[in-house]
Amino acid sequence: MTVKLVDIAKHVGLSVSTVSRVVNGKDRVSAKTRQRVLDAIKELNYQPNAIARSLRSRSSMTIGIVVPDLSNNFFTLLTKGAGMIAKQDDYLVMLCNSEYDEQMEQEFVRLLMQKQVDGMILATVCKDPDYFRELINMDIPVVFVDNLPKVDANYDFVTIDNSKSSYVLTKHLLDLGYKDVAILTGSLHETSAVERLTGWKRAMEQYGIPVNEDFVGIGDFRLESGYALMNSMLELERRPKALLASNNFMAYGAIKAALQKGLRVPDDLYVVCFDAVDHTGLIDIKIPSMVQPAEKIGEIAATTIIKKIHGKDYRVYDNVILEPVFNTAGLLQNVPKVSG
Amino acid sequence: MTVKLVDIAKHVGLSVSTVSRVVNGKDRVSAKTRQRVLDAIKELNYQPNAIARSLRSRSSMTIGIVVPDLSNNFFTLLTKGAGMIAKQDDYLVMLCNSEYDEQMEQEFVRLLMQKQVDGMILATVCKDPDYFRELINMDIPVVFVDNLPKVDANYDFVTIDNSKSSYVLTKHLLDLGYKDVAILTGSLHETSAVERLTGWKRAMEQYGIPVNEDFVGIGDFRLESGYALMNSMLELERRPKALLASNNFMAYGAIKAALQKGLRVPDDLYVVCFDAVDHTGLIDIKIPSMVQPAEKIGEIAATTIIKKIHGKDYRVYDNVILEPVFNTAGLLQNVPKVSG
DNA sequence: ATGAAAGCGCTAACAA
DNA sequence: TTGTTAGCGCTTTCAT
Repeated sequence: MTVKLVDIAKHVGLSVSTVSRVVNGKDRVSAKTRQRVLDAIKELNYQPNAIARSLRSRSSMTIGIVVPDLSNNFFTLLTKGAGMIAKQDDYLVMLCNSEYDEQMEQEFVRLLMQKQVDGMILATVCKDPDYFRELINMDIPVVFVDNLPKVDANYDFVTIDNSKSSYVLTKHLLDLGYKDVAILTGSLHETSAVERLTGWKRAMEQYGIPVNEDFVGIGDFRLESGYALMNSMLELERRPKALLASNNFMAYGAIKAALQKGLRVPDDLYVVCFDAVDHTGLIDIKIPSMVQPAEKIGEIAATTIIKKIHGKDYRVYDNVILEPVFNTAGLLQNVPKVSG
Repeated sequence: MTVKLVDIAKHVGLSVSTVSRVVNGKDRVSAKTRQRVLDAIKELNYQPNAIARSLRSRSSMTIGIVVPDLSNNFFTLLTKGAGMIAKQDDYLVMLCNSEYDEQMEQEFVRLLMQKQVDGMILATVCKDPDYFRELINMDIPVVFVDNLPKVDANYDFVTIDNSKSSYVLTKHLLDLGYKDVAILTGSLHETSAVERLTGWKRAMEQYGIPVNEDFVGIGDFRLESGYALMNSMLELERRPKALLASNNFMAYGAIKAALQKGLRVPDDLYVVCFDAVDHTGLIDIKIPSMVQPAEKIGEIAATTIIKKIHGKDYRVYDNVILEPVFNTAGLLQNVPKVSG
């Protein structure tokens, strides 16, 4: 049997409440008593039962995170950042990988609610406004990242300005003189996909280039999707000379397709995208990209949640828009800072 | 106020126990009653409080995972695999990133125990036998992955045969005719690091090549470490012509160092390692490597835990040793299987 | 087939 | 300062 409060209470001849008091350190206890209890706790190796504590205190000291793709470094880093902040405040993270599956995401959310998480960070892939409203009205803080709900209501989020970033990327291409600029983006149910398309369109229009629908590829943010879409585009009579890929994987897939057709990148197809970070330092191809501060996003999301848990200033929403880094030099090299 | 058992009990004029019975579906309830309760549950949108349930049933339906580095794809995939299996059985995962910090790992383990996780998957970075014995004797299943405790006791683990894999990699180099074969490995407190060193030594000895201590680099499994160590080795009068790096990041760092010194890889320095998986499909350099089935490891670890939770066959240990894939063709290309 | 009631381990009024 | 006690929401004997 594991040792509980009553066991140490008996062991030192005190009541459970006194023992509870020293365990929680909040309440007034005489120095002598405190020491005796502390000794007993150590001696019996007492570990508080967080479940019981949670039931009573209505706080589970956990936050839930739902992301669509743990293989994508953006979400890994986001999770890492959130986890670090959580840990600082003794929160633990329940991590869920939805695999870009709407239903699975909703199941995870339900499970997390049942588990009484104190807050949630959500990179949603859903589109149902009713679901979003439900989410927003839950009595725990929910912070959206990456994709934002399209609803006429306020909510917390941490993101970058996708439209603007996409605009800047496109402008970069146009300023280089490219006219046949294609875009690959994810499912239009995801605001990140839509916003990035919007930014591209805005830049194109501003430069007086009519939008060629053949150059708009709607896929699903996966490598295979980028590969397939680019393969088709390269079959066109008039093929694109430059490409904005809405995320890293789509860019990789597109480049793969181009290379397989004997094209050179960037010479024959100039590619820019989001979040092309090379953790190996071994990729030669230049892919200027907007790099989101993923870890920072996770940190801020977690911070927001913890702040709200304590502050209880619900109905006041944090809308944080971070600046991505436009890495024009090519892939962000994870170059060691080691001297020697 | 959230709706609870008693609320639906009142709503349908039954007792909480009856309602509980239909919620859990295990016990006998008349069809009519069941339907009435089900209707009320839907009507009032009842969500069971998992915390209360856990306290009573002594099962939290969560498993803890502790890994040293969420940026490393090996651990990400492991987590993903474990999460999928967990989900199938309605378990949720509490994920902890120890950052290769022994103390942090132990704190996480303690926190997880307090949270009453039903089992734990642990990629430990610790070395204290007492700590390991404590871990092994806990009354929940603990499955070790990647690194194995060095203790004279049985425990569950899922891993590959590191020594053998390393031997095979080294043999590959020796069979190609290389004699000046260096090795870079992680902290010798990690069995994976030690085992890989052992395999290298065995192969070298078998081929009658005396071990040159200058060619043994002990670092910490990080890119910077591989970079620094290789930089030093390349300053030697007689520099290595081939390298076995004990993990992907050390290989990347080493290659970076070599390239910066004007060497060609693999022509001037032939590098093999573990887990070089190219998720971009854009890396040209050939790095033959032993690729661990990371996702599979996670799946089996989770399966083992769940099996033990239910079977209660403690003191019977699962020692699963999986086969890595020796990818001699170079980096594992994530080539799309899309047609067209 | 259903209900009453004990209790999981803890916190926090309220009392002393 | 310390103790008594009533729950937190649920499951599960034990009755009926």
